Amino acid sequence: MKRKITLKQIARELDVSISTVSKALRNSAEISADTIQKVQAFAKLYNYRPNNIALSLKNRKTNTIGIIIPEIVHHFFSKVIRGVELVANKRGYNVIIGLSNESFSKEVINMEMLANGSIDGFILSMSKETLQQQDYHHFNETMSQGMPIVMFDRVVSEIQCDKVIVDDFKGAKTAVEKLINNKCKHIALITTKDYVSVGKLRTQGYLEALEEHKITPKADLILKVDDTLDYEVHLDALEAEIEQLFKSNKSIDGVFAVNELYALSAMKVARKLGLNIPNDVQVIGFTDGVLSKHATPSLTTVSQHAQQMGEKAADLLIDKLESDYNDEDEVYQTLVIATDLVERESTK
Amino acid sequence: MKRKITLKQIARELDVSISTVSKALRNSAEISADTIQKVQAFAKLYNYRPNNIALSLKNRKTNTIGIIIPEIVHHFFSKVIRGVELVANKRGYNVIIGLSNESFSKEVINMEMLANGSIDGFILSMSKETLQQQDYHHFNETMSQGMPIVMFDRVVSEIQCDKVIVDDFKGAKTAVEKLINNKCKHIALITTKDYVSVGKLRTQGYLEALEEHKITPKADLILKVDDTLDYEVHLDALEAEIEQLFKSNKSIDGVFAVNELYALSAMKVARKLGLNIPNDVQVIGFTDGVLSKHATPSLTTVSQHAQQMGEKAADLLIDKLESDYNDEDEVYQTLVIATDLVERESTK
DNA sequence: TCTTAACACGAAAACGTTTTCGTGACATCT
DNA sequence: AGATGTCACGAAAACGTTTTCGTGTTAAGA
Repeated sequence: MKRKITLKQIARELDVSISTVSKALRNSAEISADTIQKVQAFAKLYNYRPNNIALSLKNRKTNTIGIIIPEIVHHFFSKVIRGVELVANKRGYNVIIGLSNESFSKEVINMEMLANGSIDGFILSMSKETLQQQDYHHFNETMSQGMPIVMFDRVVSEIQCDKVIVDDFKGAKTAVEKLINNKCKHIALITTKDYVSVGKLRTQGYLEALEEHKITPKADLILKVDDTLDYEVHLDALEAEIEQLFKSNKSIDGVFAVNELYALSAMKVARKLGLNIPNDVQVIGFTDGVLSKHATPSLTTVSQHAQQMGEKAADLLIDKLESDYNDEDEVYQTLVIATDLVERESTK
Repeated sequence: MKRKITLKQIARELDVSISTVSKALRNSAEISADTIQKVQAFAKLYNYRPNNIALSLKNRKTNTIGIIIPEIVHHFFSKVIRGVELVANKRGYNVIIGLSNESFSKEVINMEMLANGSIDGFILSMSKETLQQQDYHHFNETMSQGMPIVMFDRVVSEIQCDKVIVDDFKGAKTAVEKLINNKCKHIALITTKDYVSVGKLRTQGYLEALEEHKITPKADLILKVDDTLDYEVHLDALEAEIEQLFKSNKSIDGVFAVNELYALSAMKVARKLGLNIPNDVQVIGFTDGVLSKHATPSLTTVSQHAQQMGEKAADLLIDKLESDYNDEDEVYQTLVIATDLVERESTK
């Protein structure tokens, strides 16, 4: 097994200097045609490739971006990664991935592990625990060291950086309006606790839609699920909560859920209680997942365009990295991506 | 905005040499207690962290592994990544990710982009196009340059390297035996073309189970789907093929499908044709996906333990990287992970 | 007082690049 | 013949580390 060949080895072999080899490979005018030919032939023969690490050190640029997400076995986040990887690759960047598992400390550790020169910038979505604790020091420290951050989806106004978000408020409002137009009179909301920024915004969209149509929101119809637990595991607990919601509000004829799991669970519970979807209850979920498409009945959704978010975030970050950044006059953008209502069988 | 601080800056500031700073930070016995104290205090104040790129260059070790997969918006692969990231992080490694999108050329490009020193080794699953073209030169070239590869799931015997696979043959056989024991007499198989290694093995498991129970396999009952298309998009085409299968074989009372999409589509078509699951037709899928769990009826599956595969693959790779590898006496392992039959509603 | 040892530190090399600058060998011009 | 210019190449610095080795100062031992 031979190691990768280096400039030094080529130089020694051909009895020229390292600089000559380097220049010859880059077709420098300083080098004679003979030498260029000789060096390039040798390099090709031995499949020479410049060592990336050495280049990174020299150029103080790794051409690598880090992406930190709370969870990867998740359609939204994996689609975002796909988008990031797509444009990163197109623009000559590698992608290092870190998972926080919704944990604050893992988020911090992950960032510290990368912020020591391994990458040029971050793309990230905050963990729930971070949102809850409202401790953002690691973001600010990273940025103060000159490493740019682009946040997506789960963002927070306290942090000054570029952001890519979906129009949670409007998406939710449109969805609820759809239910209202479909003659739903008693629309329930299944959402997260308020510290989850996107959950809060979607809740506000729900309220706004109701108010605009002169419907008084009823606290009974709003279920704020405590999702500090891993809900995939505690499915039964979730379903029990939803069942309780239905049982104490028999008049419910529409449900807006802020994520796929809540929506599907609502459908499951409704069916269990003998309700027909969409005739007795119509359901809409705020999700990009595949479950919606394959469920029976299939679920009407507010699409988040996850991949597009990833692409935009990557473009934003790389643009910033490649602008001869004027350091000081920092001006941060927030890109808002419009949602789409994807109508399927769970609504009329 | 201040850049990250370096040894050189600390040295200049404290009026000592770079070596002294370096040694002081590592508590070298060569350095006086006074100096150590002074340097460490300063370093802490300015939040000094050694530059990883410089370390990588010096040590000729990046502590980064690359993972190349055909698709990321996919439960199996994203679970594998989670496993890889888990042990990689635990053992102090970063993970760079590359997506081939089932394309040979993207797989090659991705590998070349990383094999120039950016990583210490690969974990990968081959793209379908690579399997089809049987062109493995990029794997062999990479390995001949001393960069280890661990392959998982989609492997091929022609390549000599460490591998982590699931017991496709036995898993399929067990599943089909389950159907046989459940009194199915006419068991259909929905599988891929044979060039997909795992599809072929699962097909063989199906055949073996039938033969051991003295059932003669019927070619009519075997549907080999051409999945060069992106099937998520061409769902209708897939369903049409399956519908054809059912219509020309009305006696079908059991279906074994080699992946989640095929299994779910089979259920959908069966329902459409007025068949009850599991009373008229029982279905089992070879998958780790979530759809199975949330489908109605939920799908009985052969579980692949994706996360475990990722963990094992990462351990295998890192073990090799950290063994003072004796280069020549290469001995490659193949880890086989047992499957589990997860019984749900689609079987009796 | 001279030798030796311990101590505390600095110089320099190495990892693999790219690039700036310097220089010796020629050729050309006056 | 002397001045000038071009050509083709090499030396060295720089990126940020770690580590080996050398060295000046001081203290201890004979």
